[in-house]
Amino acid sequence: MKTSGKPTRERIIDAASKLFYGEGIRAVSVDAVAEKAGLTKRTLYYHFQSKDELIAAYLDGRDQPNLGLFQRWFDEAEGGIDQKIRMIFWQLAKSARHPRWKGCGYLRTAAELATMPGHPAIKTGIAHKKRVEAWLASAFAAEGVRSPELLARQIILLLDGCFAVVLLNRDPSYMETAGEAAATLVKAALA
Amino acid sequence: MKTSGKPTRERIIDAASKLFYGEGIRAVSVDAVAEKAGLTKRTLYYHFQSKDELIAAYLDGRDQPNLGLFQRWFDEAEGGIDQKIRMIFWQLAKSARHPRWKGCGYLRTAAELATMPGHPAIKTGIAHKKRVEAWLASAFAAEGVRSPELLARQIILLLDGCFAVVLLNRDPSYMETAGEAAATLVKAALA
DNA sequence: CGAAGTATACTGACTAGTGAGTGTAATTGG
DNA sequence: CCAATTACACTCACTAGTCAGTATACTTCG
Repeated sequence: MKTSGKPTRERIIDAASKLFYGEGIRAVSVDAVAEKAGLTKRTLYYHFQSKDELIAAYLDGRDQPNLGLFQRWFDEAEGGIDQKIRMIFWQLAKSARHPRWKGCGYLRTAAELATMPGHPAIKTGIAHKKRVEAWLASAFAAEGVRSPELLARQIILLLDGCFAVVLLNRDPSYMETAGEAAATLVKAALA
Repeated sequence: MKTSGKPTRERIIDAASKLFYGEGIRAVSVDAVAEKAGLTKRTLYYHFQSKDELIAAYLDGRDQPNLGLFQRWFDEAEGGIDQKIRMIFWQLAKSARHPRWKGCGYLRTAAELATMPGHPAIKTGIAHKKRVEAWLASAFAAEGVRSPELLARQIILLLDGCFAVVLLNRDPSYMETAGEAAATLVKAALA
């Protein structure tokens, strides 16, 4: 009962992605994912060895799109590097106002799997954040920032900070505050 | 079989606190909490109407101690206000190096209950963060910072940011980076 | 050609266990 | 007496993962 042209494995990941992000990893059963994907649980287990493997695949699939979004927001912004960074936070605030927004999938997964630091999904999350950080560092280096790696780490902290804070209090204006803070740090690093 | 002088309700909250913080809310069963508290599940349900109520009580019990810790670290630090703020992050880094450290209980709970923004435990979490923020704002106001509320929000973002980041990557040095960023922001707000 | 074999994709029914929360009768201790 | 507590059986829903098998298409070889 293949309802789309996509390969089954991808359809499973798509279904898992929507459910895991929308409701949380522990809250979603393998049965629910299978049903959403329009196939049997047994078929799901034909493509994935375990739920843990499926969780890792879900996060893996969000790596490139998420980074790409940041890069697009940055590239398309007008003004100096502080303005470009600020724009990322503005766009984030816009996303966070969407009713289906539920924070950062990587951070929420890390919170749910806090007792399993070696879990494949956690490793995927660490790798993703490292990629974002490395991209920021290279952008700062291109602008002649004195310690681009340090500044990139600081921006990552504000980025993940606003994800965490807004997930709790549901007030996306904190993202704009984070953007101000980020711009301040960028300017301080340039001075 | 009362093993300590503490009232039963408190013993339940203590047990819940250890388990919920250590393993996560969804991962811990009511049976497990009852066993840890040394009493029957039936007795637990005599004191709490539901697991949700117990979760809220757990977070409620951490509010004052957590804030108190921050205040002590701040008060006992030497130097200007930027140094005092930095000290909070240094102390946080020290805690994060403890093997039982598992991030911020409020943020992890918010992540686990992302689909229930009105949950009593979430409300407790929001109130806690607001208290910390208000305390920071009053400390900044006393130092003549121009917009103490804004700076307090920025520091909160770095605080929760390093909780989130370090929960994921288990590298407490990010807390020291956050402390540097915080000190930079404080100095910028004083200039 | 055509029969046998094989790889891939898929399925419904099932196991064995866990979850929150309840009902109830009996017990303890101030 | 009364509030707190226990023992424990029980409901009902859910959960990760498995068993044994089917359908289809492609290959192999006599």
